Amino acid sequence: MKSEPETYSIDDFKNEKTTWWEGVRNYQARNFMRDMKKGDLVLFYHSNANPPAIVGLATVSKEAQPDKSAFDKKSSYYDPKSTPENPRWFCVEIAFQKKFKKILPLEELKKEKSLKSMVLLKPGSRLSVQPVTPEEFAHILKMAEL
DNA sequence: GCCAACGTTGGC
DNA sequence: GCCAACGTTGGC
Repeated sequence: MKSEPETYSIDDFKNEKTTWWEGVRNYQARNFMRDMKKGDLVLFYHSNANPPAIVGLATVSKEAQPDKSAFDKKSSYYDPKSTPENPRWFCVEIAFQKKFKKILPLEELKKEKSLKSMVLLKPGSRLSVQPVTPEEFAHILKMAEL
């Protein structure tokens, strides 16, 4: 899951301990969240960061429910097409697990042969919530020395 | 700040 | 249902 550190960083997350992943307004990303199960592992990625990098680990603590920020007129995530009766957007709650002592910059990830087909590394890939295979996940945890 | 890649919108 | 216009993402 990607977040811009200026908006919501791994440190913000560490302080809060859990957070509802509100504001995703992309159907593919939404579908991935809807499919998430409690206990699923999550990589926390800093996008638009210096350097862009995987910076931590989380778990899904609550499965998908309607994204309330879509109903809130004052929210920048407000979407009039999503209503409590017929919600269009969903989000999961994730729980903080770890901040990597050794972050994994995008540049390093690109060098890894076994991560070649990661969605994150596909050119033009902008999905803010995206799948990671068990093999990729294991490799990344190893790189992070976990 | 630029811009390429991508997704969405809306006129026809 | 096509597709041009527009908005957004995110690396650089």
